[in-house]
Amino acid sequence: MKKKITLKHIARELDVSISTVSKALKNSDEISRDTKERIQSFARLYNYKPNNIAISLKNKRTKNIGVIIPDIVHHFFTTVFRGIEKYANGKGYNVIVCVSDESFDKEVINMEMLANGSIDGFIMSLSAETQLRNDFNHLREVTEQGIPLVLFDRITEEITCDKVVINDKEAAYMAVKKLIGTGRKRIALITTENYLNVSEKRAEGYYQALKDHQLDIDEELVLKLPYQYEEEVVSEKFFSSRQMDAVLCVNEIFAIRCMRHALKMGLRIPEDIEFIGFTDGILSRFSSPRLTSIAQHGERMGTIAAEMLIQKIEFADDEGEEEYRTEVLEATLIERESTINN
Amino acid sequence: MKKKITLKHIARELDVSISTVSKALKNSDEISRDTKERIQSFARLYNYKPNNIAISLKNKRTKNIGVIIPDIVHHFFTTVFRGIEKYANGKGYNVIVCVSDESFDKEVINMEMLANGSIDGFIMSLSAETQLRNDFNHLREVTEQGIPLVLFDRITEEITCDKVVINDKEAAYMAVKKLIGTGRKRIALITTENYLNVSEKRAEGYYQALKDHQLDIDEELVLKLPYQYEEEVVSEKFFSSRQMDAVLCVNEIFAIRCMRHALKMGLRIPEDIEFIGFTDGILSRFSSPRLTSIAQHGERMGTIAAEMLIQKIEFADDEGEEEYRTEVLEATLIERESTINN
DNA sequence: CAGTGTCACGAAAACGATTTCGTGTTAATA
DNA sequence: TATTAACACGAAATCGTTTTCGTGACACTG
Repeated sequence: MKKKITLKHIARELDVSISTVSKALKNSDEISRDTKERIQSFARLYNYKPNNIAISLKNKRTKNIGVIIPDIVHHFFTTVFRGIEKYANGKGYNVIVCVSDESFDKEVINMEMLANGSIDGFIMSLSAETQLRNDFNHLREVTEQGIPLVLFDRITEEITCDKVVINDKEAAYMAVKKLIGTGRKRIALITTENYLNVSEKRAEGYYQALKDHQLDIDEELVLKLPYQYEEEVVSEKFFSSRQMDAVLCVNEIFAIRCMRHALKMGLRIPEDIEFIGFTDGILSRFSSPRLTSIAQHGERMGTIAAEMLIQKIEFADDEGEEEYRTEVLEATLIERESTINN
Repeated sequence: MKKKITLKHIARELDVSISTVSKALKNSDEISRDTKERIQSFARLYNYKPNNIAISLKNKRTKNIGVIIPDIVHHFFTTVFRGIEKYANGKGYNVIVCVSDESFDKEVINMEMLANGSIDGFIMSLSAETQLRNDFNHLREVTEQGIPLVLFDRITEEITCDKVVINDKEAAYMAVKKLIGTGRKRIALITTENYLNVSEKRAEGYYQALKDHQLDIDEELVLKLPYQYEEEVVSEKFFSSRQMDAVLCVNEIFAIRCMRHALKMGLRIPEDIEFIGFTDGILSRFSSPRLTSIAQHGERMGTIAAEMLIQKIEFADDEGEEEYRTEVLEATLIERESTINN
């Protein structure tokens, strides 16, 4: 077992001081050519690599960033994560991921664990429970300590920090408008409970679009399902007991499930009924019919979040009044077989 | 901005030594009741939390584990990751994820970055390129340094370490056997190129099952697609130019795509043709028809990998001959609508 | 009163690196 | 010859902990 070698070992072995070794390895011109070569070749021979932890302690910089997301087995978060990881890695940062599992407590615990020196900054999306409780003290504590924080997708107005979102309201508006454009009059909305701010925004867009186009708002056409609702009975019942000619869903799973109900009832998609879902994930691409959906550009979002964070980490203007941005990405509608396109 | 407080601050403030503070906070009975209370309440007031990095340096233990996977936007890896994260978190470990992106170089770079003190052990699944090149020196270096390593799914025989896999060969065998059981005689295999050891094992199971049941092996019925092949032309052509009555695919995407081809050709699933895919992901559950698939129990796999790793980390019997296990999980067949079940 | 023991705390080393400041040696200059 | 400057290196502090080993003060014992 070849244990890692340290500066001290090299120093002892070559009979010089630790400082000399350190300087020699950094090619300092304080050290003579001879000595540098001796030390460098010795170091190369024994494959010396500086210990990250020691460097972190010295520099008070870990080159780690903490990512806290509600769920990793969720295509959207996964793509965001990929964006973060790629960008961060390119900049020499490692990424520590913690999954809050939609739980407030886990979110808090994870943040505290990481905030004690393990990371240089956070990127996170709030857990459902946190949004429900409206308690953001853990975020506040972190920012007050001067640890940079970037929120994405599931954000809150209560905390001032950098944020990245998509234009959820406008995207929903645009989707509904498209449906109206093909003559649809009874458009349903299938969403989650309201405490998720993204769902709320999307609902706003939905209502706004109906209003702007003089369509009646029928609350009977709005179904709220618990987040990650597994059973199909409720949606099936909702579906078969209402008259509708189009459906907007806040995620693709709801949409796929409803399309199945529609097909079962003998409806033709998109002739009799059209579908649009949020989150352009794999399901949308591989369902039959393929689902028209609203791309949230997760990877892009992750890249931007990481960019903003690293910017803050590396150029913290200490006392200069911090400036925080909220970057709004434009969602795009990907037209597939579940709608009538032109 | 409230900066983090350290032992030194507390010591100065309360006019005691750093050692006293440290001991008091650990409730050492070397320190008088009075002093302990003074120190503890002061620490609580200022929300003192020990600095992880300093502790890591001291203990030579980071409580971080490194996970290197080829791709995070891939349902199987994501579920494994979740298993790892959950278990590790429960044991007080954080998880640093690096994505190799199927690239040998990235895998090496990431390992080296993490191996210099950032983590206590690795869990990884080899990149396609690494398997293709058959170069495992980076793994060897790490294990030689005494850093515990657990490989899962995409493993290699070249390295002795703990491993977790599923019984790929047997699972494929079982799937083919099931298809034969419903009278199928021309069973196709859609797989990736051979260097992925899992694909190879699955192919072995396929051939074995055919042989054991006296069915002809027709190489025309075996299609090898590049990993993550995006285009559909090849599979469509393969599909329409061969006579087959069942298909086994090494992943669900291939399966879903082929089911679409079949439906397009007017075939009925499962009456005219049956489908089974590996990887029981979301696609299998939500496709129409729902895909019968082989569950790889990713989360379980992750849990076990993490368990094995942490075991090794915490109970390294220094000089005692290390023992390495290979845990084989049993894949299970999830019967859905794409096959005829009884 | 000398010797012993307990109590409560501090000094210092250690983890592995970086960096500032000295300092002894040599050569160049006045 | 005395002064200075450049050179090449080392000592020590520092980052924030933990832990071992002293040690001064006091009480108790014979």
